[in-house]
Amino acid sequence: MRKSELNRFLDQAQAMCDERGVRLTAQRREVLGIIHAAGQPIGAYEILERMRQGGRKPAPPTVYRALEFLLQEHLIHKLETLHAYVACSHPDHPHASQFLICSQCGEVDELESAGLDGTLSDLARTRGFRPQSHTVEVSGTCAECAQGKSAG
Amino acid sequence: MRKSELNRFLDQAQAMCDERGVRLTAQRREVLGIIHAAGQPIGAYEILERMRQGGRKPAPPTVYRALEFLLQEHLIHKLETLHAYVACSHPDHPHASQFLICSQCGEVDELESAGLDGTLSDLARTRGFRPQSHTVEVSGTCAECAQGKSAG
DNA sequence: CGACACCTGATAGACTGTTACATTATTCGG
DNA sequence: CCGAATAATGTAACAGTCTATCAGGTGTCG
Repeated sequence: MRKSELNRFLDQAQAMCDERGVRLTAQRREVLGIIHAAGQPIGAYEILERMRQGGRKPAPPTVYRALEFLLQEHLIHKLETLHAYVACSHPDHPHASQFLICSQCGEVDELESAGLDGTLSDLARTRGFRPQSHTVEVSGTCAECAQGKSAG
Repeated sequence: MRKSELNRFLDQAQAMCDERGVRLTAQRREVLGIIHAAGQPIGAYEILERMRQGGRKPAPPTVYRALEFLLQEHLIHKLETLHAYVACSHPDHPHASQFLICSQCGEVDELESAGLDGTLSDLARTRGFRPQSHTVEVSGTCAECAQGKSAG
């Protein structure tokens, strides 16, 4: 098991938190690591289970507090349609995100289309609406699963 | 209280169901009526409570089954970010929807931008992704609340 | 009537998330 | 270093959302 990629990710997160003056504690780091290692959307209670494999017995608020922090710092995203969380693909800068969610394999592709963000904002403003945040989640079939469809 | 608007809405829904050969039963009609009358997103358990004011004591599955039917027939929409339901603004034709949700007053504006739908689909396809459905919910401040902001 | 599909009732439980309060850790001023 | 203030964690209980399951009712069609 190659740990270096995960550690690089966590170290980058650590650096960003340091920069912002917030604390990526061991616990938050653990939760972030679990989410990143999952590679797919993962639910709060699944995270909880994995934390418990270390012998400790954390309760739901522990996980939810860590998630809240990580969401605030844009280190993870919440997928509303799945009630699950994914690590942010490019946490180094603020951005609006859109997600392509494969209903077959569960893979999630995080887009960062400023164009779509702009289109959506413009559309909102034509109605006099002042947008603050948005949730864009597309469900469908990813390229890989679409390929293999004829074979399966 | 002017009932005619609500009745017109329900009759239109009835007509559409007849056309499609599906049954808008009294119970489903009641749930649809409650959602429409609410005028704002309403949760499943809130619907349940209102149904109980008639003396009956329906259980959660009753509501969820009605909701499932109404969603299938596109008579209502689910707002994923609120875990709540709204009546469809234009149920007479199939359409992709986007929602502007005011975080102050709770009002929801249902958009039907084919352009945004297309942009999103195109974006997905550039990644080899075959979109099937999408969830677009924008949180912010509606025109009315933005107006009154300086006064309040 | 009998068979079948559909709708409804009702109990229980799973999964997701929150409140409230006690405890521990960390930071900061002196 | 001490103590106060702030931030983070532990713990128990609970609320909200949704589903599984089994049983009973209603309708239609032959």
